[in-house]
Amino acid sequence: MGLNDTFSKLKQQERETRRNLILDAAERVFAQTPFTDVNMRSIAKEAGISPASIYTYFSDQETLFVEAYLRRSQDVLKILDNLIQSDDKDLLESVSDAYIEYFTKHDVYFRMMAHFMLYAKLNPFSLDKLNTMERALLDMFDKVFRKSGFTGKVRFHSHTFFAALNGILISFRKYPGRSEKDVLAHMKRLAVIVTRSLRQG
Amino acid sequence: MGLNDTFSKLKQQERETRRNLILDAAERVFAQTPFTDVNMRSIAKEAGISPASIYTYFSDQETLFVEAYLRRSQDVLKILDNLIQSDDKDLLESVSDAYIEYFTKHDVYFRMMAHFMLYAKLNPFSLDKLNTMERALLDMFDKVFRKSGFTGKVRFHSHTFFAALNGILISFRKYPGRSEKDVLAHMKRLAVIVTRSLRQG
DNA sequence: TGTACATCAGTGAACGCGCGTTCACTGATGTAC
DNA sequence: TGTACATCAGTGAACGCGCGTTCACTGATGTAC
Repeated sequence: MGLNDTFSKLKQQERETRRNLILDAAERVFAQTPFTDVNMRSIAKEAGISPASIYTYFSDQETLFVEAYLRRSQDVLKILDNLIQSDDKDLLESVSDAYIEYFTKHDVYFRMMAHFMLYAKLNPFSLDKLNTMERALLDMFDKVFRKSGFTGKVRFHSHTFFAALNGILISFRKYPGRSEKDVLAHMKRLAVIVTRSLRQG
Repeated sequence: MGLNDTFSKLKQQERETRRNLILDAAERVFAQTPFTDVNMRSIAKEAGISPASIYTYFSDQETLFVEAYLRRSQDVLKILDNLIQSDDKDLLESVSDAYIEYFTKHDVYFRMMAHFMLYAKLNPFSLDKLNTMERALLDMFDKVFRKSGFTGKVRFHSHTFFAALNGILISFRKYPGRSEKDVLAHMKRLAVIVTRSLRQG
């Protein structure tokens, strides 16, 4: 039984490794292709396996997409955590800058997030994972506000902040007739208006 | 030639009427069906014509969708204009309430707007129309801010306001495990935080 | 008033394509004796 | 060491469906003479 345990553990690990290889491939495809054009065949091709094989590791497309999104979204949490650990003199603004910058650079992930928010007919399991992730992000924002001297019901501010940043991204990501650089600058400026306003509120 | 003119004018009008009948049908379908499930067949069925006929009046699906969206979005402009005309003592908050309420009640139109913002591979003609509409809305917001005593570069505030409201809608429309009423109240509360903050900024 | 012709909205059926997913099968690896 | 059997990841090809759009055709209405 000790042996069996070890074997099954190894097998479990291998399985995990292969899942991750597929997620890696998905990530690479996401980076090159508009979200709506990503499909199982292209991910399989990128991973060097047949489309059918994906289904050994993921029950369906939705699960695969959600996991790919969740895995990557840990990055945002890490970036924010680092900012919180540092002794930034304008933490709130740095956080908003970082958020805007991250999702501008990784546009697909913003689109995935927005997609889940808009079209979510997700199965309960995926939905739960996404909500957990969202809560983790809001917890981070809570910490940011606390560290910035806010007291009391910080959560409302986190919600507002989160919503405003998402809104800025969705509304102005594709500003007609402006360079990527200008758009980024504009969005950061709008985010600053929000953060300044909140700070005074 | 006088006669020809009259005839062709009449024909033009008839054509316009039929276009509108199709848009009416589309609107009814949009009201009952999740945006992603709406298709040309269902709109045709609702209008009582064959799918092929739609193409006599609209070059393609995208054009039809954009026009349906734009026609309806005049409502928002009207609502805002009425508010501006009235002597509301807290205009800014009334406007934000009305915006949130409208797009909660007409969820499909919010999803369409978000869809165009996210996935827009639109033809230049449609894109231009959408941008014009967005500018009209921002102009309204400008008026609101001016009437609320703001001076100077009001446009930045309009952008921020617009983005924040959209962000609140996209982020919290489907708040897990809350009633529609509670969600609406929550979103309005968040919108208030934004407006208050802006007012002080 | 009648006839031949033109115009054009409207249609049913089909085209064509993309894509998620399944299925019957293969082949390598491990297990039992 | 060898043989028969079990397991299971992996596969190519096909299934099935949805959907935007097109096509060849119809039938009503208008026009010319």
